[in-house]
Amino acid sequence: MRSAKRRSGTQDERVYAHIFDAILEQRLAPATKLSEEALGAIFGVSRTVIRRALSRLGHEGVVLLRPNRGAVVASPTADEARQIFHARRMIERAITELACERASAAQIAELRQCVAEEHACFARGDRGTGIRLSGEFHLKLAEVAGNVPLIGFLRSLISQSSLIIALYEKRNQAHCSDEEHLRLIDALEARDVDTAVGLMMRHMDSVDDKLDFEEGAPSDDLQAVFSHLLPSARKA
Amino acid sequence: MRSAKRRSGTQDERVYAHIFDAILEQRLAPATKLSEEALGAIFGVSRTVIRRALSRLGHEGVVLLRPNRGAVVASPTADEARQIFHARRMIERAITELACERASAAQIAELRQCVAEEHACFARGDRGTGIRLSGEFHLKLAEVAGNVPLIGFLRSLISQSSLIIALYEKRNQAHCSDEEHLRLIDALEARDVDTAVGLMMRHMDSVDDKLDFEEGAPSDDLQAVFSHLLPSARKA
DNA sequence: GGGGCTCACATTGTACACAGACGATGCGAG
DNA sequence: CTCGCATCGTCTGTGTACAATGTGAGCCCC
Repeated sequence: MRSAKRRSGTQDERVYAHIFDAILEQRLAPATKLSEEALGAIFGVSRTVIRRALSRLGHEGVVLLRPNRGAVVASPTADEARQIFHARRMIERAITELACERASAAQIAELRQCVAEEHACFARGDRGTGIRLSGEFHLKLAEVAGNVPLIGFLRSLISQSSLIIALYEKRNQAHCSDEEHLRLIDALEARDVDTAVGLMMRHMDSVDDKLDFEEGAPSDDLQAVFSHLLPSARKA
Repeated sequence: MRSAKRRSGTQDERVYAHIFDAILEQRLAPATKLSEEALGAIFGVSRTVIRRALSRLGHEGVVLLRPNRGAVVASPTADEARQIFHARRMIERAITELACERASAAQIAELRQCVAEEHACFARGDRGTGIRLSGEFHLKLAEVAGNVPLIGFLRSLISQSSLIIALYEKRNQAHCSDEEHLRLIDALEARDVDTAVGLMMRHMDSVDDKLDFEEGAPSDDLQAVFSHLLPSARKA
């Protein structure tokens, strides 16, 4: 009824993915209010669809659903942030171990490709997309590990990590230095589990070190954040 | 308007908890179809509420949502089961470490109380409730650990574990022997991290050992192959 | 002049009605 | 007798209307 339904996913998926990406790319700041009606108007769908997307994001922890008071982008406290990073450390370790055992040549090539794109984004100053790709590298590593529950957990943790970085980042320094990603891939290729896990742990440390648990400055202009998709449905 | 069940949580929570518990107590067998209308009639709520509960259960992995074809209780394959148990092992390890550091005397008493109830249930033959309480022990341990994301992950994994046990259990043997739980608490009280983690890993082993994933041999006896999903909607 | 209360508005929560899809059953052809 | 096809029925997907709740502004009282 609305414009052509993409077979690659229902409108549910489309709405969810757009909001999810917006948070990952830090175009949606923590504490931004997510009005159902406003989002429905932006995406051209009814509140029913929006509500499902928000519900899912709520379960993943990136959106806070306050009963009768609407949804906002989550803004983790310093303590919650520590919990999230600790959990992520545990998951990443498990994933690195598994990925080291199972990585195929094709998958390693794919990972390298991913890091290359990430590097390119940061190089040309596209910070938002770079952050998202950095997260996707970790997610791709999880897929190599092949453990479905762990993939889901990591997905949730990565998106929350993005929020934390948005809130507590010290300066505009590089995030996941691609260098660390590359060395991790090398260890994977060599099937050196100990080195790989060690690198991943150091990688987590370096992310930690770039954070400073102070306050951030949120900005909430829903219209501007999604302005890029108003004319067309999607952009590469 | 409806019954006065307000303060103990919205009806959403009530419906979700009932279905969740039914799965944990194995009163709902894997592959059981969950009709929205039927559930709505049972709980006296509209399909909207049922749908939310099913959606949440779907995200947690205990219910399979098939587009346009309704929801069924998930029935993990042997491979999925292995992934779930591996993931659970990783999470339980992390939780045990944390709990060992943080457990207070009051919390340890609470854990002992939980094990006592569990033991009582198995003793009087209330297998379903016993299984649920066994899961709640692990969940309570996670709360002691105090890491919110990990609690959520474990919740999902425990409920799926219950399904796996229902599907692949070798015999009617005891599940989480309370003995193992008790010894774990002792190690916690002594703040002996290494012993506690070791006990938890052995505990996971013993659960594994009670399962039999080998039955995928091609059999011409259709009746036997699918016997576990035939008339067993409820059986207590 | 400040604090508390009340009323009105806006936004979310719930239910229902319509539309579409999938599965089942019955008929007909080979 | 079996297989394929068409039609029917049931269930899910979606949108919309209504109800309830939280919020904020304005007013009254202190």
